[in-house]
Amino acid sequence: MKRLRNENAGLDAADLKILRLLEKDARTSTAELARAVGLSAPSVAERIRKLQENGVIEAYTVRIDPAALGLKLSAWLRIRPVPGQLAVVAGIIRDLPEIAQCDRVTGEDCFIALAHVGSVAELERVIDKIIPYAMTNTAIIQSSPVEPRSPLGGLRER
Amino acid sequence: MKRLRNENAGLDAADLKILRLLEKDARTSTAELARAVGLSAPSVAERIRKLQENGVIEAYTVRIDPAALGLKLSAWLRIRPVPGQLAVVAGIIRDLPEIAQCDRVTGEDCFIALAHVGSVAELERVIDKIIPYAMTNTAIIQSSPVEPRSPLGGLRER
DNA sequence: GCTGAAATAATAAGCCG
DNA sequence: CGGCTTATTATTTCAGC
Repeated sequence: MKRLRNENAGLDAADLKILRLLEKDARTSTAELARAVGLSAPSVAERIRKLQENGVIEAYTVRIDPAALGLKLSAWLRIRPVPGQLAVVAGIIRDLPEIAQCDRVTGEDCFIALAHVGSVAELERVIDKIIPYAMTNTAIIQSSPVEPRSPLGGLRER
Repeated sequence: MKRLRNENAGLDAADLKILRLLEKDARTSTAELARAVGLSAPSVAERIRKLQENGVIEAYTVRIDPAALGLKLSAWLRIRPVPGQLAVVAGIIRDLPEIAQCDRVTGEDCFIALAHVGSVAELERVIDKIIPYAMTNTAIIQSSPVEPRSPLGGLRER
């Protein structure tokens, strides 16, 4: 396997392959990973331990389909707080359990947030919590041309 | 444990607890999950099997920190294709490995996409692929007031 | 990083309410 | 049908090299 260590943030080709396989199925056994990269199982386990230690692997998690839970309506909210209310709005967003993720961004919109709800009425309830302190723009998700996929794609081969 | 089955999409309180624990750490052993919900390990395994079967659990995956890979720049792109080019733009987005997710949405922006890149130059390269066929608006992520969290939050207690 | 042994965990079979 | 216990198989972890 080609030597690439100390490029791509200190990860070699085996590390990248392990990451890609774990992204596809986090329950892949170390034995199977070992076979895929041509190392022994304990070596793979040690590499995974280090990937966690240096923060590359943040967590092992399950992807849950909101629609299967009855949350059939998802929406992106762009949120522009009125002057002086940014921290208040951030607090409100954090306290809304329907918000599954929220980033602070540059540009005229300060926040972009994802909400999963069961109905338009619930979406209205979410927006009404925010709207006293911010201008909002809501875009309902119709489909997902790119389902959440690996950030590894951003790595340029060097 | 209170009986809630056939509410919340057929999930009872034990199922929800299992899901919440797996979201926090997908490697939690069935024995530990069993202890948490007051069932035996095989019963928990059977519930998990059914949660996968009916699509609630879509996948087991690892969360990877793009910054730890050297992808220190992330941005939300709002993309409005010029008339007639929507399918072309969707194809281009799918083929850009730097795009980690993309939703089609209602409103004047047709797509909202997340990019992870190593530099402003790489971001420019991504935008330049799209811009012949669409108007774009780029918002750099500064921080994340709400790190990706459970869609279970959207469930109303009934 | 490897091998081989010990400890853990997942899975399967058979049984009960 | 959903759950429990026991037995078997697979996987992870730990020593020593």
